[in-house]
Amino acid sequence: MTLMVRLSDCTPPGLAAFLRSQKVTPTAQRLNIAQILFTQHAHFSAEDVFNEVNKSDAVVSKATVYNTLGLFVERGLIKKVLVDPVKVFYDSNVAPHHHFYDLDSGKIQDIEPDQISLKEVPDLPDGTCLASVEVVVRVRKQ
Amino acid sequence: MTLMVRLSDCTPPGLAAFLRSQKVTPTAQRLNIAQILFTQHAHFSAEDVFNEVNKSDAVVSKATVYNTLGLFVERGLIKKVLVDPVKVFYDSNVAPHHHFYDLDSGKIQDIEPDQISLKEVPDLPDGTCLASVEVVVRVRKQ
DNA sequence: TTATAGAGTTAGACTTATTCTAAGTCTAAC
DNA sequence: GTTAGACTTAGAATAAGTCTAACTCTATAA
Ligand SMILES: [Mn+2]
Ligand SMILES: [Mn+2]
Ligand SMILES: [Zn+2]
Ligand SMILES: [Zn+2]
Repeated sequence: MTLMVRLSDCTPPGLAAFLRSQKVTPTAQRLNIAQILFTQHAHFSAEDVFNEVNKSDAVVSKATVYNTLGLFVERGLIKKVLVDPVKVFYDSNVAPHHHFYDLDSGKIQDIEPDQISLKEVPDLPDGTCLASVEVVVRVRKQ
Repeated sequence: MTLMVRLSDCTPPGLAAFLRSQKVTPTAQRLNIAQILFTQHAHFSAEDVFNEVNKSDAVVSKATVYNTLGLFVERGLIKKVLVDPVKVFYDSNVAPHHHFYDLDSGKIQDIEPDQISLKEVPDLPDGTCLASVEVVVRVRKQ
């Protein structure tokens, strides 16, 4: 799923098939949002997605942006990234990896998992199973 | 700084001296908040602190809770912990360490830094310096 | 001591990310 | 084609956190 089409182009046929394969009905709104998310690897706030999707002729409501982002997270198509205290980012790279977070600019950057070797995960609390291991490397100017 | 006094007891003399040593004027409100934060290691939301501090006779406003938590973070006396998408937690353990976050219960647990050996930090983005490296191990029931 | 400048506190208004509601629209199965 | 239920929507609601402007306290100087 790396299509690299422009928003102005017509919907790539693969995208609807992809959503269907994930048991997601490919509505016009979801296709617009999916196109933004799945044709580039980046970290988007809900507002970013809302602005991007409404830049072209398409109009998608705020509620649908949140609904769709929530659905895609549920289906494992994107991941939430919690690095900023005021908003969630959504990551279209669902492979395990880590992040730099620039405290000054608010910019997020991927760290490939082989760049930070976690020797071992500690014993999990009783009655729990692992969901994810994520490293945030916070950096500052200078 | 591990005093383990109860809120109902009178202010431990060491606490005011401690705040003064950190260039923080020890007002009544700050002492009440400090007592909650510094006499136990735990992870508190602003609301937790507000509720705790107002359980006893003391009354501290929401604004002062936020002001004081912000001041203490600035002075390095506590740390923000970002694991939950809807609120910030404050950690009175400022030594480098990591966290378990239970997605079902919302509970945070410390992981000692020697329990997760990060072999190396990757090359930082140009023009930046390291602020912190934090690992969140998310777990689920079962 | 007392006066005073400025630091700290406060109620409540405000902001803003996110969720909810309830009414309308679309999709897909029959 | 009908229809049930899935989807979308505007706008109201929620909730964490910030701001404002008036009041109170602290600490220093006289
Ligand atoms: Mn917040
Ligand atoms: Mn939020
Ligand atoms: Zn990423
Ligand atoms: Zn901790």
